[in-house]
Amino acid sequence: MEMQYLIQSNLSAACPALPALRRRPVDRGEDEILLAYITKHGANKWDEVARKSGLRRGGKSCRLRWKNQLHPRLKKDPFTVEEKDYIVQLHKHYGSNGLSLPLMYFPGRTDNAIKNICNSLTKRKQRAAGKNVPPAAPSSPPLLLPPPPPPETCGAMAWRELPSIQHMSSKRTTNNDTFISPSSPLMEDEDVEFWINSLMQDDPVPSMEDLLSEALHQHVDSNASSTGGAELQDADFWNSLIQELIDGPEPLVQFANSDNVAADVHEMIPGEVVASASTAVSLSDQLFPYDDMDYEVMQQNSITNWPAGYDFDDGELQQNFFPLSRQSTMDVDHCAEMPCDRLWGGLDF
DNA sequence: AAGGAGCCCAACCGCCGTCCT
DNA sequence: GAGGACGGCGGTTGGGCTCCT
Repeated sequence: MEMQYLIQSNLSAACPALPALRRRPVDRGEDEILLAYITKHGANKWDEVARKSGLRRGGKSCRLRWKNQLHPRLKKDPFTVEEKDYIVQLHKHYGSNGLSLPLMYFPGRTDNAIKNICNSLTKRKQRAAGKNVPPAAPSSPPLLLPPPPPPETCGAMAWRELPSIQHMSSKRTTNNDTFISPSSPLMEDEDVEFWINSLMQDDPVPSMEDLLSEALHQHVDSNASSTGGAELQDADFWNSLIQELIDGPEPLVQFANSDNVAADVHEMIPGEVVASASTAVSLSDQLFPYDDMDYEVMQQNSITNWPAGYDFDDGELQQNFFPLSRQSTMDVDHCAEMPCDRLWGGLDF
């Protein structure tokens, strides 16, 4: 069987015209090999992972398998009706070119899964409307601010990053006020300066509630004249979210929008820690490398979000909890009930 | 029971941007 | 600056499942 796989794989690479041999499902053994390798060496350098793990796969294939199926923070349960509805709304706003953008609203979901939902709904719609209906163009220009997330699927990480979103959006007025995704690489020197200046002042960054209030008013003001009633419901949601954040504990870690910015700030201001979301996730993986037992325990408990933050103390990494939202607070309680003496850190992503 | 249609979703492809040497 | 490696993203494909006839 292994020889057959080897032959098929090589044939597929050499001769893409062999459709029957091109697609090969990943079996459990391959998953175990990949997990074991990543646990030991980390999830980067995917070509190296593919070569050294012994898997007869390409680097991209390994990466996709990890990202879409094996990553411990993936949410595996089916999309809810509310999530699907919200994907449709986002798709209308951003169009087909923004399929990855909704990711920030759906922590633990993959771009592939969201894309499949989009495709499925689009096809269904086309069938219902008759054949050969061209895909709908974006119904409105990109939003300056993200629309409110559905209550049960709110990705707290997205809102936690609002300060820099707000900052960048307000500066990029020449860019048609295009909304900048938190994961966007569009980070310029002035953005780094903003972060550094913010950190060096006593109370430099506006409070979360101030930012959300400002965002709410901008959002409502800019839409009130054209839409009407729906925006009032949005306002109610935002108000409740703001109140929730006001009532909740403060985070212990500052976040930047990219690893590069985080590194720059950390280098220029010794002792100050600015972690990007991906860095925090990476740190959590390093601090709490899982083994098979932990992984099974987590699967048994359906743990999908692990709200924990990290900070430096005297040059050493320390673990701290910071509930990101009411949803995450529930997860903390859930984690506490785990029949396991280790907790996973990390962030919604 | 059998076969086809519809659907879901994992896997793959090609292009492109970023980073590193 | 050039070129290769790498990874992200949008689009596509194929396998398998369910439902209906």
